[in-house]
Amino acid sequence: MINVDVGNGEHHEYSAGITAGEVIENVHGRRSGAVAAFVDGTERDMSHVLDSDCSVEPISGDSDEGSYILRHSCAHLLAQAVTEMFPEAKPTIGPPIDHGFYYDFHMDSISEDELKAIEKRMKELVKRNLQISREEHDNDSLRSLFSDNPFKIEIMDDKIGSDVGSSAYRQGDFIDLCRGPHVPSTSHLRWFKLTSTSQAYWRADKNRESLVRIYGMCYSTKEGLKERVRQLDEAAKRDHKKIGREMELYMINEMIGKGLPVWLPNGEILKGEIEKFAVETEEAYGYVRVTTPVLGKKELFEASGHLPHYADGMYPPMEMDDGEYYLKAMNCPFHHLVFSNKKRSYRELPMRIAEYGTVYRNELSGTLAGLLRVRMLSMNDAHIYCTLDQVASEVADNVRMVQDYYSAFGFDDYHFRLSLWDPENTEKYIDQPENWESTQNHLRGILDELGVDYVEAVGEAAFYGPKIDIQFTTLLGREESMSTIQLDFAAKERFGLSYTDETGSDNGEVFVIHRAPLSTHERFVAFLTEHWAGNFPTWLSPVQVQIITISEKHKVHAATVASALYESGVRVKVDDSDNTVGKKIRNHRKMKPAYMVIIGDEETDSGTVSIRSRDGSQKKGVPLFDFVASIFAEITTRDRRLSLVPGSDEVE
RNA sequence: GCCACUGUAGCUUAGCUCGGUAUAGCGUCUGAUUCGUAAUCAGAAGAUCGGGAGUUCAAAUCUCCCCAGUGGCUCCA
Repeated sequence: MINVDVGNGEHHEYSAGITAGEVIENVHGRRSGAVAAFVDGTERDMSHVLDSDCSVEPISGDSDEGSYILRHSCAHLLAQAVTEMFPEAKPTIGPPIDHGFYYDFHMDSISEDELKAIEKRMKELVKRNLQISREEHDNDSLRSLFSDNPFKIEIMDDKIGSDVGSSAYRQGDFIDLCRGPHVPSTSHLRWFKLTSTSQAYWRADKNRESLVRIYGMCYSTKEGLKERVRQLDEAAKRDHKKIGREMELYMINEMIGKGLPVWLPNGEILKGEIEKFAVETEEAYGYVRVTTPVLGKKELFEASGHLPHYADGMYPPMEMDDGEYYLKAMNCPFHHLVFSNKKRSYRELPMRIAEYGTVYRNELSGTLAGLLRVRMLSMNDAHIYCTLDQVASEVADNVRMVQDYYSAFGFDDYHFRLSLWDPENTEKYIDQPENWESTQNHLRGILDELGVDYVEAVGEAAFYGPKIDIQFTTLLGREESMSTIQLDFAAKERFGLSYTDETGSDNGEVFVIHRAPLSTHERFVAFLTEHWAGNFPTWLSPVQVQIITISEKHKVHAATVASALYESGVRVKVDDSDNTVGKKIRNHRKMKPAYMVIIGDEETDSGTVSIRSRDGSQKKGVPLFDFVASIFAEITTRDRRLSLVPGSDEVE
């Protein structure tokens, strides 16, 4: 007999040889919803045999661990279906991921119809309720099992000497190398859906084999799956590409070129408001502004290190009579020359040089996406020239600036990342190992001091130094960098930066901080649009007030209201066409004005307005002067909430 | 850059499997209507079906090559 701790302080006696699943069924019943078990805290199959005293705890299908097991098993199910239908396909790896799983196969690419057929086959395998059983093998027998699959052999080669990979899982005729655990049988896998296929490289190495990746989602319940589908539908509605088209924020035209968006009047308003805000903020922080050319000579980018380290990211050179010119991918080389344009004194440091301008980067064509990833990057950029002693407070100011910006724009879902160099891959970076280590430690110390939560990421540094990146997750779950604060220890030597210190001698210890707290305007507006679903706060709304007349009689009062708003700097439009009121409201909703104002007899007679909020609630009989004053206040304070109509501030 | 998928009026979209030069709604324009909070009525214009080549008596539809978009991989703000 063995003594099993079944949780809640309860201990049961069983005869040795009982399985974890039988214990769970005995304690929690047949419908426990468990997919596997923790045996002494380790994830095990339900079929795991217990032969000594231990603790057993069910892993529920809707727990984090349970859904990963479910998704992992679903990946095996996919591999089984694929290898049955395409016998030449070689399964490689197939891990669980958030919301689902994927599996990479070495095979010919498949069409959408074939994807549907695979899903159908998976459902058939589920109906057959195949047992999923674990098999232990020694190295040799494991190798002979997978002798026709070089990918599995390569995985085993990497794991020689370790216990991991000594097991395989079998379901029907299909067997896969796997550590497990798995659900007991295919019938546990009901709520899944294959979503897409794509290409991936074996071992994420573009010089290795190209594989077909199939993605799917998988949940423990029908509701879970439905909720995920609903979330994705909801996300599609917030897509900045869709809203950007409807609200006429930007356009992309093939004839101009891919990755080169054109800001339309409404988008230009958003961009302008963001930039205006940045100029005000930076003035308060002691920045000075410059404008530099969009291109420069090859020698400049050689000096900066761009051509040795970043040439792939730049547009190719233009041949001129006096040499080769490149479009700038970054502003820093220009700003360095602004700094060294004259002899600087320690009294001038920290010197903060800002520029609102556009840089051009040759991003890989396959990565371009709406405004989120472009080749034209409009940036509120700046470089801070300072001594090592001043780095901490300058970085701290910028972290604060970022936090203040995000709070003003309503962003709350982001995290800090300390992006470090990869010492294993030094050719990507400027080769000064001691400086990398010391500046990285410096940044780490500053973040710790500030008490900011952050994650560290090796290999994410810029070529010239470590950085603090602020990371966001897109609607589709992809992580993107927004703001960045970068420390550059190499510029001082490359550009001979120096200043005259307190002792009167030339001091070359100039540190440069590169920072773009608002990301690029393209990416920022994409996030902003998705965050607010186009329902921007009043100060950002391209149309702040849309006036709608009820009939011809009301044109005059509408014009009076419009000019009063216009005089106060409010962006206002009038629709006095002969459509019905309902029709006009419907038409203008797609432009998402902060407020609509209805003008009819009542308003004309009393000199008031009737305000309609985005959610349809309204406030009648507001005196014109009061309306102008309150919307003016809402705009100038950059209020995130639309509060002119009671109840409407709940709509964000 | 790599792989797959997609590409029909400004927008959404039918037709494509089984070839016979295209369907509808919204929007636009014109006329009527002057109307109180998510579609007033009628009429008109608008598409060489992403581009090019091929097969065919005939191509939106079949084949090939480009281009662009989308999803991923790699890369990155």
